Amino acid sequence: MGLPMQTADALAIREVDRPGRLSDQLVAALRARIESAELAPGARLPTEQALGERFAVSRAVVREAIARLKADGYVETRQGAGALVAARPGLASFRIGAGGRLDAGALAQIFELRAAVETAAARLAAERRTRGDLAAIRAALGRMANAIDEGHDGAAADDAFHRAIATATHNGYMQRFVEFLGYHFSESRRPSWTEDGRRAGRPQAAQREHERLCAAIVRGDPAAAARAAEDHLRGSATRLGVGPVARRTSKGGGER
Amino acid sequence: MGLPMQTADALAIREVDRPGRLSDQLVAALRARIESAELAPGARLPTEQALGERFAVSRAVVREAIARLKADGYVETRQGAGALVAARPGLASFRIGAGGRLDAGALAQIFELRAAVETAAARLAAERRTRGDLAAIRAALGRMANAIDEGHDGAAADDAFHRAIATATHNGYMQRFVEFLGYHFSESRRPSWTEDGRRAGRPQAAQREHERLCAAIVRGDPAAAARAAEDHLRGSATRLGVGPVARRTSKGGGER
DNA sequence: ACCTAGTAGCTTGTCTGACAAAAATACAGA
DNA sequence: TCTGTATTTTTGTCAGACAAGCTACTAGGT
Repeated sequence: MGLPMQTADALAIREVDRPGRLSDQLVAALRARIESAELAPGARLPTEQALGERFAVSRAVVREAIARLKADGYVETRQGAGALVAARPGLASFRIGAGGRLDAGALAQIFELRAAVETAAARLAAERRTRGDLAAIRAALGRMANAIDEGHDGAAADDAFHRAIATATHNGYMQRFVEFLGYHFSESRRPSWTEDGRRAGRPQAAQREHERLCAAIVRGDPAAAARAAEDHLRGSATRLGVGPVARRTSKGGGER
Repeated sequence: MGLPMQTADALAIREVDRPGRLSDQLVAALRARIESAELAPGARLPTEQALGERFAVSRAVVREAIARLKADGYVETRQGAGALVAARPGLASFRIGAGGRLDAGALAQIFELRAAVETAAARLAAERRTRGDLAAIRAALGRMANAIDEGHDGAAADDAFHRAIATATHNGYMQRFVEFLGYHFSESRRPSWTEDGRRAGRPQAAQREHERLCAAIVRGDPAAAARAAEDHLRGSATRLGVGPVARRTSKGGGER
């Protein structure tokens, strides 16, 4: 009753009514209240029974919603004590595009993040690649060349190429993060391999960048690999039309 | 019965018995089976009832476990159809240190990832910082100087400094990722501010690097900011004893 | 023989009620 | 005022039931 959700009373039924699973909607409602600091860090959530009454759902639904908030680090629960908003809500996991589609601005931002990580990954790959790593990278490159020649979809090989480079860093976290970002881009990467994309020569342009990147890694040149990766990411962004990304300020053309 | 978990029968009760919440253990057990490809992508999980019987828990526990696996993108469920292992399990969210503590090797790897992102963040911050951003960065720097002078804990200010730089990129995803990584490092950062750490001059050394980074951002020099960030991250790693990180191969001293 | 429509069974989603375990609170006694 | 013990509150778990939606099989029509 005296808990910090007074405004929800009239809206509770409306808020949880139409689409999808009830627990999803409850998760969204509670997360919104936490992110807006209406439920501040350290505050106690209403009891499960109270939440169930307020949102007109059963305790099972409430528990499922809270379980997910717990998994994402928004709340912590202690048997007997209740559920508390975490000190730093939402920092237990990193996600992108929570549910909805990504607009162009978000895509450009994620591309910047991707550029940062993949550039570093290329550098590390050039330093640490083993013979097996090189074989995997070359195999993916070959599959893409094949796809271009025969005119079928090379998106999977494209993915594999970037993953193989990430694997060559021998850094499990970097590898997983590159995979993670690549996964969320897999849809955005489709247009390059459509009929339109081929006519525009997008796969061929990407392939030239891939070959340059591969060559730098093969000969163990970290700086060149990093430059090639950066150029490739910038080229990809341009081809996808997500705007200029991480444009370095001009350096008077002096760098190497 | 005929489902792909034959080996679990004898272990079920043992596997879920001692510590913590039952659903946590069930999550771990199922995730292990998915990650080991014992439950391959596209495969159907046993029904909730079957899982409950096998692991000797109620359906409520099974549902909570599956809800979390769903949230992390390991499985997908459809009412009436069952639960299927996702095509690319675990790629819906990025997490580090799943439950347990991080050993030195993992810490070094995460440091490499952090270096990659924060270096890029510093570069972008130098390009895009507003007056407000600079004020926030300087304020955090001042709080750290204060902490050093008066001998109390400056870990929070240290965090705030890195967060302020991330904010100055005006890239929400990069900001959130820097926060995410910083959060998981907050414990590892403690030793710098202990009595031992102060005697070893660690906060002072870090502060010199901070000042250099701040200066580069203030005067809008992206290349210098990136170098300063890289040096700082390398310095931090050395001070924390997590080993050499992202050591660039020598370039004959030629780069700029 | 092949295709279509309906039906029956199975599985997840939700609801209800109950008890156990742990924590917070109130209270009595020193 | 402090301490130790009941009482109450709250989460964790269990059990049974029904609704909603999917799958697969069957029966009927062509």
